[in-house]
Amino acid sequence: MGRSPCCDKASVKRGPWSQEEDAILRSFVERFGNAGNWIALPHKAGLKRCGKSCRLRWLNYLRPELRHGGFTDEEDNLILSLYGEMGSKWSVIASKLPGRTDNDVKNYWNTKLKKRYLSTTREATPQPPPIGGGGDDSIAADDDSPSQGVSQGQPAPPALVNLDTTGLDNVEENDELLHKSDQLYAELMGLIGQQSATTTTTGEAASARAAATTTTSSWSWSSSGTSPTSSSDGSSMWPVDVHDAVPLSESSGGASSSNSTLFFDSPAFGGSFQDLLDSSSFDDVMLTQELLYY
DNA sequence: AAGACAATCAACCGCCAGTAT
DNA sequence: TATACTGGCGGTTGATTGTCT
Repeated sequence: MGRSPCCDKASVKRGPWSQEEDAILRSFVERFGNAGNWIALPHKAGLKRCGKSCRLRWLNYLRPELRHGGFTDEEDNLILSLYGEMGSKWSVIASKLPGRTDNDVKNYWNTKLKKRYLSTTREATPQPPPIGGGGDDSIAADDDSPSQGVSQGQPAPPALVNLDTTGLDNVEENDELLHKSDQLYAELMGLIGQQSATTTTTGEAASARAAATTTTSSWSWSSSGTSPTSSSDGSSMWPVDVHDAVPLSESSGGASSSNSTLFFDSPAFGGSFQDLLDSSSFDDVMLTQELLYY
């Protein structure tokens, strides 16, 4: 009977995300997209979270293009106008607002705009008092459906302007991380140089590594000649079979025939992202993720 | 200063549609 | 064609924070 749950609720962590979890998820998704599917992602990334929770966290909070902070008057007007046209189609409305999520818009509506919307609609189309209402002005009791009167009572929204992202709160933090990533990449090149002197690698793999370029917030993948494609949810999808990159504990334990699993299976870097976090500083994790890149 | 209340927003829930098998 | 699985969505909850008394 009923629908089976998407994950075992007894074994997954719930509630607010920690910075460490965010770091793991952000790094993983920036590298691999959703690695095949969101349900499997937490296991591959070493997160004790439901896949749907990971997806939501990424979409609503971690995506780099997101804008946090107050809504502008232009955005207010656009939301009001669109709600009047289509009702609570939050994903559609959010798609018209760069950097905003449906959850953001929905929350903003419920906490701020709903009152303004209702007062506007009442001005445009006076409502009879509620039966036995006694003057209760509860929002929750109000009709939440869009009113045709709004389009008439609400002025046409001005053109959406000045929505650039230069004012993002986390720009400095991002820049710092990007800089750190570049530094780590330089270190990595040195390590690979040392490693290549002591380990056997194919000429092709070595040249691919040498040709690989560092990436930070955006994808660049020169070694394979392909680039990730953008999915509808804004995450990048890995062009190769990285979703086969399973933690060592899940693999057969032997040498992998796939480059994408090579470093998961490596004795030096085996295990999940969480394992790495448990045993390393965050800088080390970032460095290791660069290794996963090749 | 402390408790009550309101506001905010991240996160969860459950349903639905599309896709794969 | 039927079934299972996954992503996406809207509604709702609950913890936290802010404001008022």
